[in-house]
Amino acid sequence: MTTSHHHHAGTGGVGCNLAHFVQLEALPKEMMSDLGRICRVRSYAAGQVVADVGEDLDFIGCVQSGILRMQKNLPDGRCHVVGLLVEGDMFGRVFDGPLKISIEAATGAQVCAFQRASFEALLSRSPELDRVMLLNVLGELDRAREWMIILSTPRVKGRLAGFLLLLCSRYANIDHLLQASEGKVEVRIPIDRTDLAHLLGTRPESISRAFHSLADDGSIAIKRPDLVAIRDLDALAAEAGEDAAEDIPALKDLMQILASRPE
Amino acid sequence: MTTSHHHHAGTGGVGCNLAHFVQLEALPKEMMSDLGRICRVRSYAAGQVVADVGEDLDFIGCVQSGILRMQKNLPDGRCHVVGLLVEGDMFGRVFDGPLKISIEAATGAQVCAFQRASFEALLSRSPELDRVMLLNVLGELDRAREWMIILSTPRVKGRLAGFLLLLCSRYANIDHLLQASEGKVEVRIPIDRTDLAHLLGTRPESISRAFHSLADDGSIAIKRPDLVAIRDLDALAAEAGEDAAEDIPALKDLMQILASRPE
DNA sequence: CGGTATTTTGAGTATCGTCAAGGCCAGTGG
DNA sequence: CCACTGGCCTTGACGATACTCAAAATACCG
Repeated sequence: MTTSHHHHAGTGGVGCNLAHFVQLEALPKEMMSDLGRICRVRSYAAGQVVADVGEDLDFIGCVQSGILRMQKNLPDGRCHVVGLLVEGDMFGRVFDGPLKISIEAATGAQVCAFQRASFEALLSRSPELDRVMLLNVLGELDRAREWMIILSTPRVKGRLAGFLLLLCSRYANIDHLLQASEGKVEVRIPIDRTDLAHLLGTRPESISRAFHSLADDGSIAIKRPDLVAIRDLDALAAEAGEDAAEDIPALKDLMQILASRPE
Repeated sequence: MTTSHHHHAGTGGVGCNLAHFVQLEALPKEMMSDLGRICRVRSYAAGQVVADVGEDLDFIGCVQSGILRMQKNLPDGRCHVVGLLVEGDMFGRVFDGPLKISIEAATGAQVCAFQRASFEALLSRSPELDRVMLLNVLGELDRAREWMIILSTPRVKGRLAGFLLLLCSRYANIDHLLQASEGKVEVRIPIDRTDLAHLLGTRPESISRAFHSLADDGSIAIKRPDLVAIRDLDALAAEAGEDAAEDIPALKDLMQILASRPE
């Protein structure tokens, strides 16, 4: 349980290596080691419940690897996915009350768990950490709004295109979600059709049809149900009704790759 | 337009009366007067642009009265509404970069503007204020997720029902949006059909049809295009696919009112 | 009262939700 | 090793819903 096996210059994490969390980079060294002292790694299998609605989570989580999905459970058993958590994302109410959404592991996942009480104490002492948290939530808010934009596209095909674009931009180079080499960009869909349908406000059948419709257009190619190759980023952007393609840096990079060797 | 006509015991606001911002109540007195010192009231007419996308807003805003709408501007001139700001809501990036959404006055509105630099300085000195900001953003995040839930309802009628429910619950007793007296609950729709269509991911025509469909069901009655009377809250909740009705306090109150004199 | 913008209605077409059946893959047990 | 089973994805058909275009009605403003 020590950091001895890490190749990086260890920044003092006890349970886990905090060094690669970009958001925490700005923090002073001693804060990092304080954080390392109160954290433990938790592993979850795909489908496992990380935190249930109403639960008073006793830790603040920070995703290290894998994908977690946030969802709102409806009383009739169904649930709406309202977002995904990937490497570097944090969750858990900091000062507020119990959770309003539940969190499940979408894939096998490891999270860095900070004891809640200790973390809040640290938070009270450190304006820097407080600011990091604020910026983190602010970012989460922006992402939620992006989801709203995607969801407000009238046609399912457009929403799916927007979703794929979001995967390409925000979740690029995260946890094997996106593999880009010259002339080929492949995206792994981290959730099944049913969840994706709930997320995009439609039914699994329509998701399936939308996927194949995009494939027929030549915008994508379906390698496996959960793995698609991006063929025409501009077409996707047009479908999604976004100007997106040109002013998102991550997407420009991908377009470079796609252009470099058109297969 | 001064604060002189307020009956409350003034808490020392210079430009505006901060006393009725519940979120700020927990702050110590001297912080309140510090805040009062760096704030000025700004008034906006309906339709006026408060802040544009990419702009580096030089103040942090806190809505005093009226409704502001947050929207993402598309290059082709259209725009997607991604949320509403009402009394007590704050906006403006605190430490982060330029705005990613633009903000317009949906109705005539007054906002309390804190000079950005001064506010951030205050933030750095006061953990309490910092926490208030954090909680505020956290609340905003929850609301954004509620929007997502509403947006992910497949049928337009259901989305509209969810929207009305949201107006009833969250925006109750705010700025004349909701007038409830015995046996009658009326809601003012703060945005026009076009914006509402963008918000709910559909077209104005469908919004209109959905309104009248709800009216035919007896769930609502359309007094004016922008004023509807709630007739059957349960029916609305059922339409929206939410368990909502029973576990939202504000809605229970409304149901009491509706039950008290069924007209 | 006239002019403009917004809302509503209508008709036709495309899309989507629904139900039902078939196919694909992985894990299980013979 | 192979058949079986169950879950997920896909496909098809049909009815319901929603989008599009166009025009009429209404509300709003001076």
